[in-house]
Amino acid sequence: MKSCNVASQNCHLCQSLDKGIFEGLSKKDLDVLDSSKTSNRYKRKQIIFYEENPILGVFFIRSGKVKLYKTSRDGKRQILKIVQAGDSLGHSSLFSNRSHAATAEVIEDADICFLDKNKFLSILHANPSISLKILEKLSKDLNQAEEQILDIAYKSVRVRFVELLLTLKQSFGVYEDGVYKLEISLSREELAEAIGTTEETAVRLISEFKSNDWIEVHKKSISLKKPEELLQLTEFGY
Amino acid sequence: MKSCNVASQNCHLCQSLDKGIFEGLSKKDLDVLDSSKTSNRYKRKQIIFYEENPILGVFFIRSGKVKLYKTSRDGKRQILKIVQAGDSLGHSSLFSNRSHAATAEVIEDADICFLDKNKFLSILHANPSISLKILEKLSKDLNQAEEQILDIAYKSVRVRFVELLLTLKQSFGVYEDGVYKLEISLSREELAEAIGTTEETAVRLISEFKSNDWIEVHKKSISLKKPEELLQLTEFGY
DNA sequence: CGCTATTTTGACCACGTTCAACCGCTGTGG
DNA sequence: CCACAGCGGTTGAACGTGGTCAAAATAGCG
Repeated sequence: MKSCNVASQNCHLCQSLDKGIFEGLSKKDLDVLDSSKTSNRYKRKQIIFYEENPILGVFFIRSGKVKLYKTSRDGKRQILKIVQAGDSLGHSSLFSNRSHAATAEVIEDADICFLDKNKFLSILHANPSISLKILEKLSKDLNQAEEQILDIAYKSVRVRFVELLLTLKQSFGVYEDGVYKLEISLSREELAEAIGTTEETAVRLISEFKSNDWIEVHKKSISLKKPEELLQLTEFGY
Repeated sequence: MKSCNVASQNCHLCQSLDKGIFEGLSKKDLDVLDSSKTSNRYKRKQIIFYEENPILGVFFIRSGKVKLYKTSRDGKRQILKIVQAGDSLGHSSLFSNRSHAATAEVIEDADICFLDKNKFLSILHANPSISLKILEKLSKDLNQAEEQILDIAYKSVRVRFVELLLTLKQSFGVYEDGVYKLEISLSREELAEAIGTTEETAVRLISEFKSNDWIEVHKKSISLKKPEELLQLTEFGY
């Protein structure tokens, strides 16, 4: 597993590094980093790490999409986050405990770099500014998680689904032929797991939204036709 | 508002500082810190800060108990955390900046220190090790929040209530006369808000648990009689 | 002691889960 | 080439948890 198998000489220019938590790192440190990490290709449904697995280091997404989820005792899954190019995985649990707090599974074929825990920590010690970057990231993640708690606790599944669609629009939405196409392909089950409900309810909501002309569905792809009206829904109970 | 109105000469020995994120700080830095902060007494139901308020600095609980909650559009509250002596408030939102993510309200009269944002940040810059402490703390908080998402999404209210009781036992439980008395007094409404349900359901659960002889209630205080059996419940669906 | 806030109980009902059957598509082996 | 299995998606019917609303009981407080 050679580090950065393709175009290794300018790998530190890959999005994972200059955009994410390593933004602003010196050329020298980027080189150290570059020579320390390994790169790998993952296919859909591959598991990068399981919940409870020991944390060996940090992962950086170069391309593709990955979902992070937790599994309950009776096998139900809750998707916590969907990450893509530029995001990192494992940096959060690295500071608190020994094991991963969630499972990371590839939803769209991905190139992912890995950086060993110790190398990461030594780079971090040499560059205190990175800590602040991570603090900022963790802090945002925490805010988002707390928001999600409130959502699941008190909002109807319908509203949660609308909010999911709008969030997906933000990250993956492309305006095209008068509609916002969500450039991400999730199964009904995955959609359900993202809002904490069952596949059946997700299906029913989709057909409801189709007949309301909020959205249109082609194959696996969902497009939003009237995001403004969807946004309205979240304002009231519905 | 003189800094550390009581026994100011050894205030840096107060739990908030030597136990929390400032553990291991040098005598000199503790002195700087000590002279920078102000102390205040808050009574039950007083608000320390509201959600959306700008973040002016960090708070350290010296005594008493404080709840952190978010409020939904229709006025329902979700308690995210209950903090006590040694804990700090506001350190999390400080890095993603802008405003507080939750409201902090006193549930038991409290002494609370305040440290200005800029003073805090300058101490932090001078002591990179603090960042790591905070990273660890944030990381744990995030894990906990994510756990809570899973709980609310897929566990019954009954199980969530049991888990709340067991969590409270961990933080506030005192073994006394064969029962574990929870040394914290929460209203039925607050209990409900902690598990994301309504007051009525909380009341019903309490009377159910009383008649099952799991718990006993005197005035505002709840005692657990058979924590082991309660723990059992969480293992299965129930 | 009266008034307000909190707690408790009851009846009702809706949302969302569960379980079951069915459809349509894709890939596979006979 | 078709048959069939398997998977993802869809729909229907029934049920139950937990929320809502209303009203009564109790506790707390000036």
